[in-house]
Amino acid sequence: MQFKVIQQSKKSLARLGVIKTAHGDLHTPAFFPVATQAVIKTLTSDNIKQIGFEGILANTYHLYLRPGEKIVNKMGGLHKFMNFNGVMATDSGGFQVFSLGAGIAHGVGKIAKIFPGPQQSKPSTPLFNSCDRRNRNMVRITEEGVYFRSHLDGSQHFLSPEKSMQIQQDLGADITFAFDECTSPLAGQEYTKKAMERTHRWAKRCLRAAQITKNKSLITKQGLFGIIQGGEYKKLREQSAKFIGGLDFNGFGIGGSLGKTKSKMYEILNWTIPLLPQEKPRHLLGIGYLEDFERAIKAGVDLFDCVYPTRFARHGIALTAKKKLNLNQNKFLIDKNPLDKTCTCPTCQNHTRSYICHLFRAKEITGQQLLTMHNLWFFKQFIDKIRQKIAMDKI
RNA sequence: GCGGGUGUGGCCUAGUCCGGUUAAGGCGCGAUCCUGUCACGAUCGAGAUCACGGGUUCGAAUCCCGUCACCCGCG
Repeated sequence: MQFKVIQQSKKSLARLGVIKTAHGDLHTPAFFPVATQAVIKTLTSDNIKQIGFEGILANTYHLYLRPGEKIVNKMGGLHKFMNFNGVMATDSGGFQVFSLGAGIAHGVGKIAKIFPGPQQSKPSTPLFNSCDRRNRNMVRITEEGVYFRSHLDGSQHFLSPEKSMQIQQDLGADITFAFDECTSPLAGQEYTKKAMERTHRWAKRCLRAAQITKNKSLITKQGLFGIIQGGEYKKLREQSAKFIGGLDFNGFGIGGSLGKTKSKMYEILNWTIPLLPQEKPRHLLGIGYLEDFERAIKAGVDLFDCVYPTRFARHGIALTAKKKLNLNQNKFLIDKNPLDKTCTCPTCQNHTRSYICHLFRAKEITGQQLLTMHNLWFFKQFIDKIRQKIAMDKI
């Protein structure tokens, strides 16, 4: 893959760019819908194209466990397997190690829902060794890699930088991510530092493993993004940005804990992004909500991915210009309006809130499909508008 | 008419034989939550004087009597 900055804003770090790959162009800033198991849940690849998304993100961890990357490879790679000929990105599996192990026990995501007071915050212990016996058995991190158990059948597996790279090569994505250790927002500085340093060593191993692949032209070659860690600690984030930013990656992911509050997340972006090479794309991993985009883009983020629009759609939440609607609520049964009057998506063109509400209450899966369509359409339009704002020098 | 059975939140049931603090669960209903997806998921909440009336007892959904409703069989 190859990245070009087309226009740099004078008012902020926002910029317009294009990622060129063997499977077409991706105009940034952009949002990747998440296709964990080689599918945007409830939709077809045609639907994705219809909405206008140029790229999606699939998951190494899940596809490795099922159906197995060798199968996908035999079927011609992810693009052919799922009949999606746009830009494919694959996550490294690193996050799952975190989220399936200790994360679940602590109920913690990327931004802590818990706001530990001074006496409550008792971090600094490595999360993975501080949880109960069950979870300790589930994930074990060593310098070599990570031993973990499958969430499907409990079988033991091992992922390492080399293994993750091999899987991602077999899957055949256009953009791949380095295998990292993702720490919890509850991890203290000491442990976050250790994890970050390990992520740095793993980053070099990922680069080395990726270079073994046969030489191709710049565009058709798989892109590899390094991941910046360091949690909510300024020193660590700066250190990580300098180190990872100095390596020969095609782009960068900002990963790990983004702090305990939203404002901390923006601080982290402001510490990190100015230290990264300008000519390479930056991906804010796992974010975000609608209100996150403009601010993060102004801070210099080019790429996003998040399960928010798709997962919330399946849970009955529709995003609109005004506020989100919970289509499970029976008040919508007598509402003849579309989800959003200003929306041009197929769902809003063809169906009422009443009908969708009925489908949700009747647990008909088409309701989930209609909302997924709408939410992704809404996201696409939302990001497109921000891109237009940059083009017009408004932000 | 006779015999047998059943009546517990909106619905379906547990508890009844061997009475004991705020009657349990599922569905439904309502609300909240979800940020590199174990995710058609998670959490919380409202809602029943246990068909009705009487009796026994310190105490009854539970034991006894009666009434009503419904179900099954026989006329």
